[in-house]
Amino acid sequence: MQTSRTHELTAEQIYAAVRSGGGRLTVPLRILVDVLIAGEDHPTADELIAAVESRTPGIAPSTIYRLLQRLEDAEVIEHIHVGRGPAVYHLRHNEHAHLVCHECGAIIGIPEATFDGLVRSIGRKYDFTIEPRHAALLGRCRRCVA
Amino acid sequence: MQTSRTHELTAEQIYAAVRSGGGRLTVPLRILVDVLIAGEDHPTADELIAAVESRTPGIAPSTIYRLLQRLEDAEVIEHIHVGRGPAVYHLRHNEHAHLVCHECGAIIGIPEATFDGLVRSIGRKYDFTIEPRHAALLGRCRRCVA
DNA sequence: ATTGCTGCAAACCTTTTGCAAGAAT
DNA sequence: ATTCTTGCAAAAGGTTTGCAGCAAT
Repeated sequence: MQTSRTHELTAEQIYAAVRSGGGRLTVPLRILVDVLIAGEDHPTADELIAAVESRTPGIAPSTIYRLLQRLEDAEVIEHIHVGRGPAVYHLRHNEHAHLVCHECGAIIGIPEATFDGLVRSIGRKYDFTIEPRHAALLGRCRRCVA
Repeated sequence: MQTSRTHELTAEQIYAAVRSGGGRLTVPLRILVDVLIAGEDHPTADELIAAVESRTPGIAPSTIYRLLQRLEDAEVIEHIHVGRGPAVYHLRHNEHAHLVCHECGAIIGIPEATFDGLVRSIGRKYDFTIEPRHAALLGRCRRCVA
């Protein structure tokens, strides 16, 4: 096993997480996990489908969607909703909230702790527990504010 | 013209806003505006389509979508994205940010000022201007936290 | 008379689902 | 041997678009 900085998950650890939930270790699962680990930060399902396809043709889009759900159930990944567009996915070892620029689509990850104050005050005032990781905050990045 | 508490927009004022942008005052537009003023707080496009249809049959869904866009361009209404589901619309005279429970779908309107601190600190740290009205914060309402 | 708006139908995009065959356990 | 997963294809949900005719200006 490789050494890992921070909480980087290895493919092996992810496989273990999937199996411990009774899941099977299939070829498409392995490929998707590799793509998730190696690929960019916030891929959409479509980008993942393309990446998997380019690596090993013949895997059905529906399979990717089902795998993504499986990985989410295993608490390995998480998806967030980005305004109107498709959901984006990311590994949970990399947990954070997101700022999304609705002009250029840039996604900025920020520490969840940024919301601590807001979580508390909204919890108190509205009896509502916000989960800042679950939906992005929309706005404009510096370049697009111009 | 009627007196109006707070900043309630009258239908007439909305018509004026639409016309000042070069838009025409059509029958479907009038009906939709009435529905928006009279109806519930956070309708989806689908609910608006149903409400318009029940009032005056024969108006195409695509017309409603185009009208909503027109009203949005005229800065009369605004839509927000609510996690995976369809967008919801509301009159801008009623501006606020939203908390959405992703268990039961409840929508809670909260004053935008709630975000003042966060807007400032995120602006400073990430060079990013969040627009809290534009996307809901997802979480769980009290009943669903149980 | 001009041109914006409408209804209709079809297309679109993202995601989900039914099903029979195949693969991991 | 069991039953979880897959590929395929179709469906579903929400929204957008092309087009010819109608209506507001």
